[in-house]
Parts: sequence; structure tokens; C-alpha cells
Amino acid sequence: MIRFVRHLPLAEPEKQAILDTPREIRRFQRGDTIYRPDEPCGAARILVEGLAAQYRILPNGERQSADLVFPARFCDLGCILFGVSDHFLAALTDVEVVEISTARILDLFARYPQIPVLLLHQETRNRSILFERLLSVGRRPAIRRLAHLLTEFRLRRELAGVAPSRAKRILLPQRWIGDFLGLTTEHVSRTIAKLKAMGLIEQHRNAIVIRDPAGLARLAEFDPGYLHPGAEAPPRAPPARRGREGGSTVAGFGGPGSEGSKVSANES
Amino acid sequence: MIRFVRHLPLAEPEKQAILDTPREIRRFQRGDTIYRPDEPCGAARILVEGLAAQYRILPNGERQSADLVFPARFCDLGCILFGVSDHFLAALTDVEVVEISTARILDLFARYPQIPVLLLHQETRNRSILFERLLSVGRRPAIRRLAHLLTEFRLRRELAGVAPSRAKRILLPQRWIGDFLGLTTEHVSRTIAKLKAMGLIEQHRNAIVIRDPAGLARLAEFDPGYLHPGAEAPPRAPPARRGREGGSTVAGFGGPGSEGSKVSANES
DNA sequence: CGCCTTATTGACGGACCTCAAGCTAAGTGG
DNA sequence: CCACTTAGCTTGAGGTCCGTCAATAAGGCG
Repeated sequence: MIRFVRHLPLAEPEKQAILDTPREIRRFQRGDTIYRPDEPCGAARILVEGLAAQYRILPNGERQSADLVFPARFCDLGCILFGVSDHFLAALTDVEVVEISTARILDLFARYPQIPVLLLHQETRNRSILFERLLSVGRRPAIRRLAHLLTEFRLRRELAGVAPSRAKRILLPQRWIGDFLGLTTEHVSRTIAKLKAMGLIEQHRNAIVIRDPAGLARLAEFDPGYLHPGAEAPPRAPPARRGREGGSTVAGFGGPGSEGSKVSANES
Repeated sequence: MIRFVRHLPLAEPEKQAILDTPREIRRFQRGDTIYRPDEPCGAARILVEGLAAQYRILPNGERQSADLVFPARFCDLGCILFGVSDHFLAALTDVEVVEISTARILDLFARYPQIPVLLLHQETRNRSILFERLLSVGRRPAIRRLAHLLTEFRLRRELAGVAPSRAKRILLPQRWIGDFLGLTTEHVSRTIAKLKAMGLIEQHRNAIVIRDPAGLARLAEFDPGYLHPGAEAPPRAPPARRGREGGSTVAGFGGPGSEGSKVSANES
């Protein structure tokens, strides 16, 4: 939590105010449902460790997933602003979530106006990412959808501070890949096989490893603009980083004032 | 513009500040492209009259539309926050757009912290609507997709203050319906024919008229929760309304503090 | 080892796309 | 007033991408 706050693109008083706010840490295991839309919710939830997926379900049980939640991100602003969540959140890994009561969050908003502005940045970027997913599901064939998803996750992990070599390794059950892309697991499996045959990816156990990032991005017709790279990177100069660079040591809240480096889909 | 500001769920000082802000009105005709993502953009754009559609395109020219923009809504927050737009905006009717320079908007943010909070509400709701569209495109068959879209537009127009009888009349070219739903115009045409055969809708000239709103909502498995109805309705008590209640007289910025009435998909 | 979850592979069917005409309504100009 | 055009919609035939159903692996874990 402290690590998480320190990297926010906020001034010291804001950071200190967040650190001074009473909060609760909850832990979940891989596969757990972190929350459901039919539960009462009186707290903001911020993911601090691990990876989670937002999804909705249809009456017949079919699922559609909108996005991953990476560390240092609010899981669900609707919960604070409207008092209800509009989706399920599932833990894809073991997960740590910080809860801050809605009343305290609104109090923070009132006392530190930079905080809602920061969240406005995050949410605008979130919508942009969701728009791109809709474009994939609505108009791209399965193989491009998959190539696009893999490229997007690789880039977002890099932007969050994961080393490029690690970011090429994607651990996501095919059931979830299908739920992101609007495909069945069977078709995901077949499509992965095609990418493998094209030499763009490899599979090791349950992980997909990107072998040719540039080729994959080209197949996906990937244009990274929608990620608004400046908004995920830490603000100005990123703070010095501790030894291990696993998923959640860094991130940054994203936000205003961050120039961010240009991202190209053609590197490597 | 004045009409528009008066209905915002903001206190008087905020409203006055917005009214005092220098701005420019631009008019477009049906079919015009209001802006494109590759243009420089240094101003916030607020739709005050008419109807517009946000969309992205693929290299092969296929289009995917995310959402309609109704009057009294920001067209594109990315433009202010990131300096670039991430989509095209097309005028579906003749349209009036107010432009306020980014610098002045950011100044308003700084002086009146309620304004970014209001936009945060809007954007959270926008994302929720987009999520539901993704669910449609990813997992619902064409006939439900269409039923859902028609129901959503009807309800949103009602929430924006359009009389229920008028809200049942939907004027949207089939090309655009297809772009919202990820379908070809041919298939949209065939699907409309099915709904007509089921007695749920009628067609008059270019308009679709909903004949059985409840039946359509049932077919769509429509759950209105994602619209966060409280956020579109004017705050507390809605101000008295002038004579004509066409598309754009009312609306309201949506936002905090608005309880809003419960919406049911089963009325009428 | 036996069980359970996850992934693979195949045969088949169907929802939706493609391509191609033809239709209607609303202009436009003579 | 009547060709002629144009934009939007409709209709049909045929094909394909992806879903469904079902059987078979292949790990993980007690």
C-alpha cells in the first residue's frame, strides 16, 4: 500500500492524506470472486497486488469480460459514485485489495481536488481501452482479435514497469481469453494453434510466450495510441526501482502531468 | 448553451463560471464529420443540439461505433486530458457543438472541483454503457443485440427528458445500427424484418417505431441498471420544462447528488 | 493412482457475411 | 410532368467463420 501510494502522480499532501486514510486489506485466492454486482458495496476497492478481470454475465450464463485490472488501479468507480457495481470481478492470481469506505473517499475528493482529476484520467483511458476491445470483438476476425489482445497485454505490462522479457509471457486461461474476445474456448484453442504455426507465439505449460512481438502487432494492425501511454507510466521521472520488478512493484496511478514515452508497436 | 448550463447538477457559482467562460459555437450538418482522431485538438467539445456517433475504423475501412452522444454531454474527454481524440465523431442530425479551450477547461477544473467530479460520474456511466455494448456484440445473437440497442436508445431518450411517445420512434440509418452492433447492413435489414414479423416494431419511412417496448425489452433480456438512471436525470427536482420537449431541450449533465427515479424495463 | 480442471481435436451445423440485383423514396434538371 | 439519379433499404444464393457437441488428452493435486 505504501509502495503503491508513493508512486502516484500526486503532490506530497495528497499522498500523505491517502496514507492517513483508514483502510482495510482483503486477500483473495486465484479463482475467487472478489465482488458481484448484486452485493451492497460501500467502499472503494483498489487492487494493490495481483491481477483481476471484470466481466458481466448473460441469463444463460455466457460471460463477457471487459478488461483486466492491474495493480494500483481502482477496480470499480461505479461502486463509489453510484453505490453499485456493474460487473463481477474475478481474481486471476492471488490478489490483494485495499478497501476505503465511500464516505472517506468522498471526503478525500472534497479536500484534495487533484484526486478526482486523476481518476478522471484513469477512467477516460479505461473507456478508450474498452472501445478498442469493442472494435476487436465487433469487426476483427478471431486471429487478429487474439493477436491484438496479446499485444495489448504485453504493452500494458511493460508500461506498468514489467521487464519486456517477462511481459512477453502471458498467463491467462483460454476460458478467459475467450471471454475477452467473445469466442468459445474451442475456437481460442484453434486460433492459438494457428499463431503457433505462424511462428508468432509459443506455448509452455499454460503460458503463451510471444516469440515475435512485432509480427504479432503487425498481424493485429496494432496502433498503441489508445493506451495513452503517458497515463500509465509514473509521472515525471519514475522513482528509482527496487530489485524485483514483478507485476506490482511499480505501476503508478496514471494521470495528468505525465509526459510518458512514445510507444511503438514495432520495437524488437 | 444557457439552457444547457442551467440544468446542470451544479451550484450557482459553478454554473455562472461556465457561463462566463469564453466559448465558440460550431454547427454541422447531418453526415458531417465533427472531428477525427488525427486532427490536433485543443478544445473541449460539448454537444448542445442534435445527435452524434463516436466510431473507430479499421485499416480496411470497417467501422465500429461505441456510443451516441446526446445533448449536454462532452464528446471527448480524451481531447482535454490527453490532447488527442481516440475516435471519429459523426453528426447523425444537424448539430451544434460548443468548444471551450483546454486551458480554460483546466482552469475551471482547478477553481471548481465539483466539475471534474461531475465529469467523473459521466465517464463512469459512459464506460458502463460501453461495457454493455461489448456484452451485446460479444455474446448476444443479432436479434437480441438489435432489441437491446433499440430499448437502450428509447430509455436513454426518456431519461434525457424526451416524451415516451416520441422516444419510441428511432431514426437511425441501418448502416449505423450495423456499426453499433458489429453487423452488416444486410443482416440488420433481415433482423429488423424479423422483429417486425414478431410484432415488436414497425417501420415508417426511415424510422423504426417500437410497438411493444416491454416485449422488446424482454427479448433483449434488458436490465436497465447499467444506465445508472440517477445520473442522467436532472438532480433533485427537475426544473419546469418549456413547451416543446424535442430532443435537446432538457438533458442535464448527470452527476452526483441525483437520486433519480427507478427505471423499469416493463413499463407500458 | 484417480479425479478434476484445462486444453486439444474432429465432425457437423448454423449464424452471419459476401456478392449481386432490384426496389423505393426523394430529389434534380429538362 | 417526367426521365434520371442517388441514397438507403430489401431480397436471394452461396460461402465461411465460428459455435456446438463429443471424445480424447494432459497436467495438477490430493
